[in-house]
Amino acid sequence: MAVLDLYNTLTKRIEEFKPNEDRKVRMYTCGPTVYHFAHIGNLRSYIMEDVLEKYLIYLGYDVTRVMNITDVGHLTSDADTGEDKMLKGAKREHKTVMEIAEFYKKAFFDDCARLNIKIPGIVEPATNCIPGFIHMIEALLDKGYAYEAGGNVYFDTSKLKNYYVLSSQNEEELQVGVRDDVEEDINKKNKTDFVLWFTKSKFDEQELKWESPWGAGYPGWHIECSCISIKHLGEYLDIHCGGVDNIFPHHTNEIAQSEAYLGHKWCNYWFHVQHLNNQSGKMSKSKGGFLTIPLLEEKGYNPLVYRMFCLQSHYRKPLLFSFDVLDNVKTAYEKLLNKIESLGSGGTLMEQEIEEYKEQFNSAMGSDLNTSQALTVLYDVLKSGLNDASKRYLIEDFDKVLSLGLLEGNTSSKEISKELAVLAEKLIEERNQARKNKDFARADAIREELAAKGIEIKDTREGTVWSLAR
RNA sequence: GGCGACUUAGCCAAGUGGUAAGGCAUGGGACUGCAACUCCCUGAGCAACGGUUCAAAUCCGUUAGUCGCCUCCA
Repeated sequence: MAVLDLYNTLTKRIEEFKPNEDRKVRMYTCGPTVYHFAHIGNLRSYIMEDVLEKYLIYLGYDVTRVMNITDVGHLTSDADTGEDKMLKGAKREHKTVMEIAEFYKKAFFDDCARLNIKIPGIVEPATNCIPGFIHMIEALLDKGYAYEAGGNVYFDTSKLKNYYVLSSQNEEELQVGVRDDVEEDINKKNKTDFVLWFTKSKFDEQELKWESPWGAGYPGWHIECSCISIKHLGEYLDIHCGGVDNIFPHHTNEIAQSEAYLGHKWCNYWFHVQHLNNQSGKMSKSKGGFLTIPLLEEKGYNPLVYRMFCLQSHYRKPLLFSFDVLDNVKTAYEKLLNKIESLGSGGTLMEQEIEEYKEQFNSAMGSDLNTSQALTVLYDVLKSGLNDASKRYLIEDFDKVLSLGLLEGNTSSKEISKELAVLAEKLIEERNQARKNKDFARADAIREELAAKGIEIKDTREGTVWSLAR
């Protein structure tokens, strides 16, 4: 099995990945909060996490991956005043919070499907796990890691030896309420303490409430990930993923809760994806420039162009989004598909050479998921002296991880009705006859007629070929 | 203010001690009725300064810039 080196936020260095159990990987991903459309910045994380999972599978690991869906905790608490248009719109339509959650959950999975993101094997909405949260909070209270104050239950971060394992923050220098819309909670014993269970909050209109030993209320923002992970993946987690903005406090708090609850180290590798930025910084709903996959499609971009845009960069580098760059990638993607499409299927597999290119691919992916380098290996294969069958084989193999739909661009007659195919052949013949007779007006008219039916033609040296327009 | 990441050609980007991969764009050319496609040719000395070394984009230090986090955030 090839070696996979990964940067680990916990140790701040690149380490060889070794799971707790041989050939098995237990992986957890912080899922979306489904009260908004995901923007393409959010989706960068999910794309790179998808690449990680697929590469682990490619290496032969048996991967169990869990993702939560945050559908409770702050559904009506968006403090960014006036920015939550989607929710407001939904409210205007008299939808319930659960209906909104359903709607955006579906939208998220639609986006994933368009980006060839594999849905994790286990997807768990937080609202499915309320008894589990309550159980865990009770255990934390019993062990003395939590306390009740002002009607809420808080985690006591001062009870931990090293609360800051992940983020190396400095207690004295931490500022409370850096953002103006955050108010200091006077119930907390320590400024880093966080809520495990709310019965009282500034958001009186909270729609979803559950009975608990501390009164009717709802869970805090961090408990769900710890609890859902332990529920499905047990006490020892191999990889935990998320965006860099989750390092502190979300993941720091997850570690605090989980390890306090379990009494031992919980997760060995922390995988964090950097942000997608635009001119004004991190792409976010409150700053405008909120781009979604459906919007890109409307503008004529195949979502996989965006996937390639992400793969061309490295997951630990901030990536600046612009349409200029996306256009570059679009051209590159189309050229790539054209080249692949023009491959025949001749020859027998050249096994030795194939192994060499696979090694190059593994060497790239194994170096902290160097997807940009992996794409270069793909280009190298196309330029190589391998026969077409071998090239196809390798492209198909790499695409198990890259998932760029590299071989789907090939026109296969099964997607096209027979009649259309016959018609196309007939018109092309007619057009070529017209070209021979220098009747170019007629030839161009036929080309347009075919284009109207969604068929593109190219006059190559070997003759006219046609394909479905992409 | 603290913590963290990043800084290579017009743009994206590889590179982990021996004198800079690849992609897109640009310009030139071949092909072509035109278009598209395809093919060939075309560029930087690595943020700055200092240090270690026979040798540094690569190691160390300092500075600068960009971005993120510091209880909604991927």
